[in-house]
Amino acid sequence: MAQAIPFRQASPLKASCHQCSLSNLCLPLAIEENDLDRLEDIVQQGRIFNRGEHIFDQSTPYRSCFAVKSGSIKTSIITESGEEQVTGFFMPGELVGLDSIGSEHYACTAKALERTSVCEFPIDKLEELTGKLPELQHHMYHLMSQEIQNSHQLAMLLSKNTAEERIAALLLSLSSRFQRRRMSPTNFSLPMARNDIANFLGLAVETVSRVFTRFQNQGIIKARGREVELLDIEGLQMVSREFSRQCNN
Amino acid sequence: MAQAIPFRQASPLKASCHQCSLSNLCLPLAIEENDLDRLEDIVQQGRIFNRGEHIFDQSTPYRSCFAVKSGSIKTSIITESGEEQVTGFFMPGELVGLDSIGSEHYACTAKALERTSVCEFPIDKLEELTGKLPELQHHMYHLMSQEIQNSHQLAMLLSKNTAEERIAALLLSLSSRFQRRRMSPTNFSLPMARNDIANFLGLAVETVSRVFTRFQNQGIIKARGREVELLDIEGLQMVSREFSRQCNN
DNA sequence: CGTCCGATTTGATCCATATCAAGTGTGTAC
DNA sequence: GTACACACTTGATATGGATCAAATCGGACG
Repeated sequence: MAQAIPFRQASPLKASCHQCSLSNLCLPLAIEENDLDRLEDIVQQGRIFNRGEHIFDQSTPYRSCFAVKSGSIKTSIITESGEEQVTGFFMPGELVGLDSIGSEHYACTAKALERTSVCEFPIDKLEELTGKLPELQHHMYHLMSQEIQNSHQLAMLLSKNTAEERIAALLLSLSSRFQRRRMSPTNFSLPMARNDIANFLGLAVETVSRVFTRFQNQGIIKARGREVELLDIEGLQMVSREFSRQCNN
Repeated sequence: MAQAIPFRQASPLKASCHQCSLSNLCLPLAIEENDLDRLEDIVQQGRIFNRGEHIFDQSTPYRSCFAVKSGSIKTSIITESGEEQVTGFFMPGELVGLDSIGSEHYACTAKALERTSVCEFPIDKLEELTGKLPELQHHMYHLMSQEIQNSHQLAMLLSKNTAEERIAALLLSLSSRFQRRRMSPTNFSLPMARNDIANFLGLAVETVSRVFTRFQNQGIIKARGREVELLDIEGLQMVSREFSRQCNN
């Protein structure tokens, strides 16, 4: 009986990228309709993880990258000393594990932030397929370079911006990502804890908390726990660009 | 007469990855001896840039990625406000421009830190070739994921480590990269200015300068301008790991 | 429904590093 | 060789956010 659920998940229901609502965000977006079958042939669909469960672990052999189907994931790297650095948050349609493609082992650990389902792309088959479909290969390059750029942006945020600017930038990033998924850009629930935000942005939890209340007092946002409402997006944009604006004078 | 020099550089001397001393670092390392010709067919070799000249500019159409043949390069992103963030330093055998592959435009600007020669790989031809040579494709994925990991490491350094730790880490990174190129790991000349180091590590120039003198007073390094001698590599490693060690207690 | 533990908030204090200010090389161009 | 601009160093002071401490919230579970 305890086995029943995983068994059902692994049932021979074939993946159907054709019908997936995320096909305009995920890998299928780079593939011609009639080549989509070839992607469906290699994808393993439907694995579900509960909050806190690991999708994969740093230093274990690299097998697959994963697309988020529903829910959300955080990735982090952990030093020899056990210190953690959150390197990213991933929402439906986004690919996790690109930082390890072509490596022997996973370079980070991926953890479900809530109940999350993923599609798995075994790397050997994916590399084989990208060799045959130039558009898919191009798209993989694009996704990976995007990941590099994101990380550079993060480095910039960390090295040049204040706590308020960093948090405003994160809220705006989440907002636009929710919007692209046809969810409200102003009214959403943060998938991650204050702790994760702090770690990701290189701040102390206390600072994150203080900035949230400061934004709230200024009427820019409304926050109760993880529920957030962005009351003044332009105000947020002004905060996140405060640094830039000063330099324009 | 003024035209003579660039003309000579563009002469029909064919690229010879076969004989390049960097073939164990650069792209050729992923290619079978008998496929190397195909790489030579697409590479444009021998362009030379003087100190301060741009190899490519952010926001211009993406055409090629570049391998450093000699000299060194820094890449940086520039915000609308003109604020700069140095994103990397590149030494011979390393590939520049991976953060834009698959994009329409360059995501950063690459600048020669000294007189520098590069090999150019036009992206359309490179993508075509990686589609035919699985090992090369795999290597490209590897290089790009490595770049993501580097950037994550940098983010970690920026968000968790002190000025001393950051600078120790940079010196050690340079040291091991010089060593892989068969140059002295303890006695080298920094290709970049204090300013670039400061910007890269998210510090003020003054702080970088102070840490250098502090290290010198402690007998860990000897520095005169850009000439650096690492007197106590283990000492440096201890400094760069100080943070980790504290957490192990 | 109460209990308990982790998540979050709030307050007080401290410190690493930025910033401001000034002086000292250093290399390049005339 | 001299001068100028720029790179680097050094010192004094200011501050944003970390850290320490404690209270409050919230949700899972018996």
